[in-house]
Amino acid sequence: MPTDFENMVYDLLRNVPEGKVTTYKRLAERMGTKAYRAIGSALARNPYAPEVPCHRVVSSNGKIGGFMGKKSGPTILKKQNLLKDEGVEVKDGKIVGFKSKLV
DNA sequence: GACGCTAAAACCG
DNA sequence: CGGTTTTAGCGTC
Repeated sequence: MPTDFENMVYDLLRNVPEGKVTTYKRLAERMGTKAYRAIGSALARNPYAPEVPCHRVVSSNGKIGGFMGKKSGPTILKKQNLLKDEGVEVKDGKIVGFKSKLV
């Protein structure tokens, strides 16, 4: 159920170049709001699976966000591999060189 | 109405 | 100094 709020988040995500990552707070501040918590919820529902790289969104400390770090499902692991292929290495659920890739 | 999700600050040893 | 934990608020279903 994409809402206006979610639509904004997805649009900003598509603006993130491959090989780079962003944070929930960054997206919130960028869209003019500070609901980074709601963004986490919105990305968790990500209806635009491949078009919206929710895997490029991580927490503010470079650690993987709620989309794939704790459960480590098989689908999630695949996304991590995809990130590495783009140039974003994820080790132990953390982004390697995160601040260097932060947009 | 309830739930989930993140960020920030403060505290301790 | 570092690491960890708790609190608070936002939006969605």
